Amino acid sequence: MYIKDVSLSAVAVGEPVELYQSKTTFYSWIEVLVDCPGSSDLFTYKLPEQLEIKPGDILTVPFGAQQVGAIAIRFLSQPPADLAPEKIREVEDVVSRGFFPSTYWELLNRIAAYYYTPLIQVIRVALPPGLLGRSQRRLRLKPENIPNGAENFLRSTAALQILKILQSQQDGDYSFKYLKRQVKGFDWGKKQLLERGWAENYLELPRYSKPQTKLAVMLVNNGLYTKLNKRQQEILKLLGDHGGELWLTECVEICKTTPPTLRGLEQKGCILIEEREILRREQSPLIAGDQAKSLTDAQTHALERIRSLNGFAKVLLHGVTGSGKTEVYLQAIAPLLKEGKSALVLVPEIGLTPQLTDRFRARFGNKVQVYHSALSEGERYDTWRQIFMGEVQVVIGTRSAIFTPLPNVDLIILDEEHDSSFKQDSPIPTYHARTVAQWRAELENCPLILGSATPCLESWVSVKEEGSRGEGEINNLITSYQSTVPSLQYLSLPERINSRPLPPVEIVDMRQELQEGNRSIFSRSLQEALEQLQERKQQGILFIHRRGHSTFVSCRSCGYVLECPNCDVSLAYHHVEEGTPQLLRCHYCNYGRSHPPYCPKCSSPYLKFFGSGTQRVAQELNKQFPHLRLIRFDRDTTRNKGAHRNLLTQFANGEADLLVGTQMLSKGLDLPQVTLVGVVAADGLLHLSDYRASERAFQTLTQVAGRAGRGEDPGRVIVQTYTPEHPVIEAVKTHDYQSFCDAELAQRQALNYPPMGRLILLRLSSVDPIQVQNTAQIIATNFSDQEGLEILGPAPASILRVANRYRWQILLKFAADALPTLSDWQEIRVLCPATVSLTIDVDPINIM
DNA sequence: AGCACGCCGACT
DNA sequence: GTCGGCGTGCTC
Repeated sequence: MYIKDVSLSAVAVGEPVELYQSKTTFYSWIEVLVDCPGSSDLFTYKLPEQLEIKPGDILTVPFGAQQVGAIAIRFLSQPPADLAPEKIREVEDVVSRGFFPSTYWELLNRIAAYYYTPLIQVIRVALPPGLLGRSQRRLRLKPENIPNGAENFLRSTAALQILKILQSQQDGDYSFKYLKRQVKGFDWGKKQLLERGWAENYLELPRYSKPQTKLAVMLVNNGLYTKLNKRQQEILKLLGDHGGELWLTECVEICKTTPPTLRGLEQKGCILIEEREILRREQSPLIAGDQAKSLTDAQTHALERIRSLNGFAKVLLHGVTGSGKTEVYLQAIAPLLKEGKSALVLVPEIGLTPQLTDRFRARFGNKVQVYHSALSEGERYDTWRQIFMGEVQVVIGTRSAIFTPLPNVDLIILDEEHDSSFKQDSPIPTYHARTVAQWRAELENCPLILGSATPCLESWVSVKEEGSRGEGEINNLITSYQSTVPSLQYLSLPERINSRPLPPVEIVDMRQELQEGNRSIFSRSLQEALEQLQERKQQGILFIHRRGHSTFVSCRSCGYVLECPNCDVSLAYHHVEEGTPQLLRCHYCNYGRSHPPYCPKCSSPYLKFFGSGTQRVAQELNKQFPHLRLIRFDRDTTRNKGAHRNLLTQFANGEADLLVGTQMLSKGLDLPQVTLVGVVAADGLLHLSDYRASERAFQTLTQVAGRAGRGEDPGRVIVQTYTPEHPVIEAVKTHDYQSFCDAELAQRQALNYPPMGRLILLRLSSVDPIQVQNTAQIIATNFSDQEGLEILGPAPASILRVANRYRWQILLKFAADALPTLSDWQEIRVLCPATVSLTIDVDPINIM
């Protein structure tokens, strides 16, 4: 447990009634958790006379020279003995009251404990931006004091730089923090400007996101006003014609009048002018209403099972691509809303699934709200507030939406539950939305549905545990895992809607293509399919893996992949400084070797780094198929807001024949016209230096393949690879999820990797390459006497230097059911010098 | 995070 | 000699 004191107080906040100020007990002090990194202690403040404060309230308190946000934790009837009374200051103000229902508080505490994160950091991800405001020092120009040609008076370049930056902005006003980052020697320059009186330094008090308001004009009494002149009567008439209510600005325009005239009418008591809150919400196209669709037998069965659930339960909805999971979600939610209950729907990336949000909006209208971190601060704040006030019944969002304070949650859905974007790896807390969702469902006592065509192995194991026990090898493997995992019910949608078949998957051996003289990146099969595309007026998707640095090395003649002798992973090409020899390295055990000139197996010189990006493929297509119209769909082309939607709309309107893109293509696109799916090189997915590479490859390939043949016309999938015998390829070909999982689980068991074992990754980084390495060594040594704990590393991260910081990591592996008595985690932090930062990633997914 | 207090190098 | 760098520690 990270903060003992605070976790105790969770109980206190959980039962607030007895702790409130009452006539019999009188409290004069309160302990608060201050929003300040590095201090997870509680601080004592005096309660001001006039201010009513309860545990759980969000406060502003004076802290050193600043005003910071704080959370009230518990009352004290007397001040702590070891604290000089004169040091105790008064609470400044209450920002918001009653944000934490007891279960919510408990959830945050659980996250803090499980992910070794100070509670305040958890609170920060859970609350909307600006709620925990803090004061900041700012520097403001005083133009009236600045003489002409001021530049010549300044000898210091720092002062000049600051002046320039300040002058570049109309109000000449920036925070210290910003200027410090921009200008070297900021303090010195600042001093010069202050001494000359050219600038002033002031403290800006915390700014809270405030609901935006606008003035509204309302007709109070449409009765008879004899004393009104003709003009005034006209205005009242017009106002009445518009429903008796208008925004002030609209009213002025429509009635061709002025605000003072309206104020005059207000004085007479004819109308009322008041501030009305307007909500900043994401603009979305209006969507026509939508009716429940009729269901297949499997859908009906799944829906019945889900509806029959009462209280906490975990359900895996395993539906093949195109089997209509979304419709099941929609119909599971509908009856809840009628009862005034609400539902939380988590998706991997909201930008990628405009189709899903559109369908929810079409079905449930304005009861649906979308919440994700790409919203602007204002939008996020308002949405959060709206949810908090109970004005929303369905929230669709990305992982952070699991924290939205939606009241009366009666169903939580994680769609595409296998997707790794549910895991946060920085900053802390490094939570997984699936884990948090499970806790939240437990605390809210409601069902949790995990939906996917390719469930992650963690979920699969829980299902197997629930199913037939004692039979077969896998069930034996799982026994060790049983005690820690609550059972997971299994629901299956094994067929596509309208009995459409899953598309046949054709595997093309690229080694053979090369042998037979085809040196193009497209196999003859794929070329032919691309040719046919336009003839048949059909559309296709071309998937390219493309990941910048991390690539693997393989022989183009025999398909041999260079692997680590100590670990069962492929070696990664290491990105080193220019001029140094090319290096292949294992990121698990730090084994390294030089890049060989010839294939170790067949001595062919055709060793290749793999990973041709979308751009190169697009170029190649233009050359070979000049008539084919392409849309590139990747991070580069979808950076702008709404770009996903635009590109997809263009594609849906038939403005292109082929969508060329990355992973994004695999996430929930439902494009009925697509008949062809091509995977240019599956190998890029297969040989990542990660124990999860196979699982992820299988999931991505299956998902991409699932984009084909969703409409009337049958689909076709072509997967190109240099290793057609790879088990992942076999499994994708036969759509055989089960046997793939069983094989994969056996391997995980052998190496004690999740879901059989558990992992904790310590990430260290520093600008000093030597210091990180040493610290990593020291920390690793500190763990080395632990029994039941396997330490991998320390090893450098796959990209050693990022943003000028050198990164090392230590991987801790241990049995799933027993977190070893890892010596006090605070001690580990102490081992870290101030210049080295340490992140503890619990259950890491990205360990590269 | 800010900000103060406190100890070493290049200037009047 | 001091001015001013930024390293360490505290904020109820």
